[in-house]
Amino acid sequence: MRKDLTKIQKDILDFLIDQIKGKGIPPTLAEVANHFGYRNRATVQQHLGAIEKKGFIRKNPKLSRGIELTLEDKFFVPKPVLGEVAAGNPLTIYPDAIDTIELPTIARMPKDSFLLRVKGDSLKDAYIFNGDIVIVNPNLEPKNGQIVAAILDDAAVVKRFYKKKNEIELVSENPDYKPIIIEKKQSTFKLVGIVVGVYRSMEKKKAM
Amino acid sequence: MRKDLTKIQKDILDFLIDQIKGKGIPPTLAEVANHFGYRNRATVQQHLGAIEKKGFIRKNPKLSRGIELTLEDKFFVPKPVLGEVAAGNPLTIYPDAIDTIELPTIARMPKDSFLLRVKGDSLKDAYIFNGDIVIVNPNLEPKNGQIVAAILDDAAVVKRFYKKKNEIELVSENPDYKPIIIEKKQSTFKLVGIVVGVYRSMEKKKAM
DNA sequence: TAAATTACCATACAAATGTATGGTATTTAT
DNA sequence: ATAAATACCATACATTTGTATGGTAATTTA
Repeated sequence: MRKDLTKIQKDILDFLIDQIKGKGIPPTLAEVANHFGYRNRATVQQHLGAIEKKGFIRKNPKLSRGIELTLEDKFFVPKPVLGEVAAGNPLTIYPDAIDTIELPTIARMPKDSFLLRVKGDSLKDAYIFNGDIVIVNPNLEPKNGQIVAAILDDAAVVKRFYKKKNEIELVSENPDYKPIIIEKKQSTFKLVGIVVGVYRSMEKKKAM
Repeated sequence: MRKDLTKIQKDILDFLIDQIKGKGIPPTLAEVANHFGYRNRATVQQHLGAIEKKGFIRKNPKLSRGIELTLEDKFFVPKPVLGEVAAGNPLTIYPDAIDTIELPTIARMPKDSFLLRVKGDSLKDAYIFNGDIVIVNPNLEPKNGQIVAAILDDAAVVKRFYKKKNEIELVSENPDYKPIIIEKKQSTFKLVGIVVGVYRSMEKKKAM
């Protein structure tokens, strides 16, 4: 029952998704018109009508910004995974997104937060496993015992953080891995952020 | 610099958060007024002004539904946890939310999906542990091998789902627990939904 | 070839929306 | 005791917003 969208309709739908998922609130007709350079809202109005008729959105009549997405099979929102992070030994972090993972639409992602896929098993005693996605918030100050993501010699690690008098200790939960000790102000060390959550999709993706 | 909110201001802010995080779009002044029984928008207008002055929200002037949250430390959104679910043996499911968990603002939660807290360790080989929050989507058809939430005799379980010729088998990953076998059309069995994700907060909450 | 769809334009209008201003009564702070 | 903040009310107004209607031209479908 869901017919194909034209190129322009697809562009408009993409803009809607981008605004709704990214900015948080659906745009008004005027905002869409403005974005695409239309000189009046009626054009947008008609495109939205077409997109709605094809089943991709639902409009709440009379309601401002009342556009809803009906993409039930699009429950999951692609988010870029910025790199892979070693729970065991450091791994290279990639300059661009290495992958996108589909995250469940739970709420909105904290601004500036990002995702890293964990490789290795050094955090398995903290129930973080190979392939899990960690959500990293770069805007929080780490407290002792928290799990942090950090860059060490151009590689990234996920470990438990302990600040001592003259050094910082990064500890694996797994006793197979020795703690990494960083003397303060060591240039190769950069704290990336605090791991605020772990997410694991049940969908079996390609093996890692 | 962030002063305390009054009771009413707090209520209004809670409503804003609820709408923005839950429903997806910020309310208009009229909608807030309507929700609290105010007879005009000016009252809301003044409350929002006060809340903004105290630093909890930011208003985009002239923009409809232009309320933004500035709660940078409120990255996490309270979501009701509908019950506890046994990965091992069935546990009582609660009629109302037993708790709220703060979920990271990753995206929006799928409509009609809900959260259950897992108790027990029967799924530990699937890397789901005691205390984890599972995201359950009730709108999907289960496929063999998927992890589902189901109600059995007024209790809820989370298990792997296998449909056979004349029965349904609910299997624990943990060999300590025997598979539960349900004959088709058995009245005490009701499939609740499919576990589409697992979330675990890093924040140490009260022990369970 | 005729009909439908697509992709724009313009104008019009009622309702919704944010905002401003002024008023009253109560509570809280100085 | 006086001033400030709080918590409502009412009215007014310019914009914004969604919607309706009608028109033109190009493209696609029947």
